[in-house]
Amino acid sequence: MDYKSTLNLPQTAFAMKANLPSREPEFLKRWQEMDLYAGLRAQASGRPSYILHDGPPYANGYIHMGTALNKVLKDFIVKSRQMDGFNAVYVPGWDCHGLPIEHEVDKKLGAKKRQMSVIDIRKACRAYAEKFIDIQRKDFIRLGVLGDWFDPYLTMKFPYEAIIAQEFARFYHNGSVYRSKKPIYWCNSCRTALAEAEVEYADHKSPSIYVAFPMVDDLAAQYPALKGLPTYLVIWTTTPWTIPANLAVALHPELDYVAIEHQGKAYILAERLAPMCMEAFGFTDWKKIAQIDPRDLEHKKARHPLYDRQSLVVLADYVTLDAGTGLVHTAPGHGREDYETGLRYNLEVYSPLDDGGRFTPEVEFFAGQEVFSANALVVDKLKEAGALLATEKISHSYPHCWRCKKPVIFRATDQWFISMEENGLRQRSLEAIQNQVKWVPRWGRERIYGMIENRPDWCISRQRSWGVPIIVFKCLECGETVLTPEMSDKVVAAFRQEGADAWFAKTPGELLGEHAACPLCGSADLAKEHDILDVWFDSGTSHAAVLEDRPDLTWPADMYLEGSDQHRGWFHSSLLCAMGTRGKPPYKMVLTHGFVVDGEGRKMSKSVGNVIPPQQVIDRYGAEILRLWVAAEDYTDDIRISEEILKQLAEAYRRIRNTMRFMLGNLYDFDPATDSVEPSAMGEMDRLLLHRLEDLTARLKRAYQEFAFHQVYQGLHNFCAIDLSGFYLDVLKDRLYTSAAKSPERRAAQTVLHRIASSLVRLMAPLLSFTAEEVWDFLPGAKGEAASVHLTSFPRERPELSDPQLAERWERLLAVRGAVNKALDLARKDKVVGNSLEASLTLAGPEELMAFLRDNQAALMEITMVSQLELAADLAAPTLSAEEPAGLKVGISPSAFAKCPRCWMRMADIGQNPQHPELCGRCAAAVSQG
RNA sequence: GGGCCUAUAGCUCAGUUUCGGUUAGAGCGCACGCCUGAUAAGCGUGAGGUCGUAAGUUCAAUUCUUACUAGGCCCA
Repeated sequence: MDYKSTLNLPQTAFAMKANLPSREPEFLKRWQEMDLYAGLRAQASGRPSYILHDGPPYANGYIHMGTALNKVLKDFIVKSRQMDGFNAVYVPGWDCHGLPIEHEVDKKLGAKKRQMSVIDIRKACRAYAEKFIDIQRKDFIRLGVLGDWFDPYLTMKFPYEAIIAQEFARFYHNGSVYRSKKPIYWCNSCRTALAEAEVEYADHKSPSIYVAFPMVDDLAAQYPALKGLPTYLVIWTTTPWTIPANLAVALHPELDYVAIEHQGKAYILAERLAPMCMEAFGFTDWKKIAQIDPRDLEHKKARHPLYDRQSLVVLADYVTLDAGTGLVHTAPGHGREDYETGLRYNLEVYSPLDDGGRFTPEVEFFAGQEVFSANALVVDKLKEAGALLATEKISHSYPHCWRCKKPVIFRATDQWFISMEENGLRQRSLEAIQNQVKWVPRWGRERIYGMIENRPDWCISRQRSWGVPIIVFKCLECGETVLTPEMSDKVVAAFRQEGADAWFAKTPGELLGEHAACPLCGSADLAKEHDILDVWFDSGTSHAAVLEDRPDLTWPADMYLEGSDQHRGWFHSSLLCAMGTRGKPPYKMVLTHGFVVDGEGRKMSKSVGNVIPPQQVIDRYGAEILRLWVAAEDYTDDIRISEEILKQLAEAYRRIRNTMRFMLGNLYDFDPATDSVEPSAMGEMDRLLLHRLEDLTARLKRAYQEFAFHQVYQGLHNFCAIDLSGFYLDVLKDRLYTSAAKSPERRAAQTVLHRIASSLVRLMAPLLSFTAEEVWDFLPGAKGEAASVHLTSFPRERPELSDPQLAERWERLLAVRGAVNKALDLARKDKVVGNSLEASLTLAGPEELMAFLRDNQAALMEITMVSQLELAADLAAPTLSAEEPAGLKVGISPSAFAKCPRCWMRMADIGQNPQHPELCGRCAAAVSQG
């Protein structure tokens, strides 16, 4: 007779093969149709909120692994906080303004752009941003990230633009905003400012010159060797035209300098470069007459070689010995570093050029000359003045305009700044970093602290079209910059209605109405400022435009979570924006993740060819595997991804999935409402598993609270692989399959399985969102509780199910099981037995151990899965003498009995039931019960 | 060049972080074997580590210090 049909074998439609790439979209569709996000909000209304404020990705281009990582991580946090009892509202956003988009639109429009109005250009930019928002939104949704996707925040929405302007006005009105000159890239032929990204480097020939600056201050007091000698500082530059704007000479504070005497004059330059320079100058009979400490020269004065004015000696650590003289000609109006140095020494940002790059009339000798053609004139003039020591031509990499390809210059123009000192912005920000924000990992604090501590004032103006304008007016009558609170309110109101386009479409009179008059002189002749705001100001004010503006959110946010580069970016700008206007940081906690790198830890780049796009992972493995990757990796460091890692995760996924499947398969005839068994009526092994589940639940919930998702993953996977698959489920098969279907012992097992499955499915839901939902569909009783697993909570702790004493005792039993397994393996190798049910097991050992084994004989029998178990006084020739538990001897021999065709155990009592002559007593009884 | 950070088995992670102290753990993968009633599944056993390199402190360092190497982010 075929007894297989009398067994309770697992039955389930839960597929072994996940087919994630094709199944996932079905779940996405379901979640959208049931409006899961709205369901979550409704369900959690009234709960304490947890606000993870989304940092807006830039609405340009397609998502990459880094953006995917960031969004999935956020999804883990939002879902786990929600399931832990909070109302975790998640409003995604996009950063929409700015140069990269305008640049792309520029390229598309080409020459057409010149004929277009600012309004039309802005329209094209808006359309461009919209297109990529749609693309990225689809990709983010595909990852299983849950959020308010169809009401996101966009920095280009009218109300948002209005708030940007309003936040600027707040800074303006509290006196933080000022106007000053700063050097920027400038194209003389396009007559326009260029951003860093619009500059291309190409080879360029420049004259290089050595120039002597006579010292005004006498150094003889410190350096007697110089007494009576005219002394010169020797500089080297490749931009002679900037000499007229020279205001300083910079030395490195740590380098060695010398004074060289040649024909009755002394020249100061870096010791290491001196011989080379002497050769360049054609000096032969020179000698070193003094060692110069650069610190002695600081604040001393030299004279400009052409004009009757001073040039200050300063110290700067960017001075190098790569080329030149070790002394750097410094023109604060014509170089980034020169500018910074100028600020430190209070020098004027002098840049006497017009928009065409020609010297202004005030510049003696060169007025009206374009700078590049002025190079030769400057050289001649220096020669004439006797200041030129040498000249040559060099070819080097030099910035060029991306559009006209002509070389560009650094030129100081008027810019708008937010002061770091006015209102104590720097100090208060530093204080907030130290005391009011939790930084995870901890080093985030040092990092942003160092940046805020050292950063210059924030240059917030850009000479561009696609952004929010700096809403100030200039009175054409008295020349003053004007913006009263009434005026800014008017403008902000206009922006709310029609967006920042209003600034470009309307006249000052139309914008300001009754307030359209200069508050100083009363003139109505006002002009609008042309510059727009730095985009970092846009996203930096999201705390006001999103957190403060949306009633479902809170200010400050509980968390900001971005890559570590955002210490310089969004964390930074957001902090300054909030501190400057609210006096408090916009976040309670800042969590940082590393960057995605390849399997060798190298950054991904197209040229290296090691880029793995998220779409490829989704197509090949499914978004679930990508999510599992995010979960498995310790994101505080760099995060590696490779084919090997993905394969491993796919394996781990299968293990978790199959373990869930096995449990579901054994619950096909179980109704938790009516079939459950009380723990008190269960056997020890069942209670052990409940204990371990309790322990796991507590550990995973704690890991979620600490955002340690890799610990959740490891815990989940190890529980499935070790506790369940490798132990409990394997042992349980005999009971589940062969016991009578409704027997208390089988129901007890099912109760435990149900509880485990029901707990695991919730604990995995934030990470394995698709699979958890699929399991939920098959878990008995689940649908009655909630339509989606994401609408449930993490399992509540049940301390009464914890039983540490039991667990400790079972440690010992499991050690015996380990020893038995080793012995069984030895016996298998010797072809004594095949599987464990063919074996008869004999155990011997010290009396204390034997007493313990006697007390637990039934459990031992069950967990070793052998057909017979005998406890003997001693074993003459044990198969194995175990190290653990010490003194245990294990004997394995083939069972002497026949195999029961139903349960496959070798049993002595086969054939005792006349109804079932082939069966063992246990099976005969089970079959009789039906 | 500067600031911040990382470096434990082939892979992903524990541990040592507040006190330095017995044979440094887990899972996966791999090898070998078993099972065929979780079956494009399941079980068992085993082999894998100079704890990036080199010095130093110490009775003792993977754990503390320094330098170096490799890599990452941000600046210059």
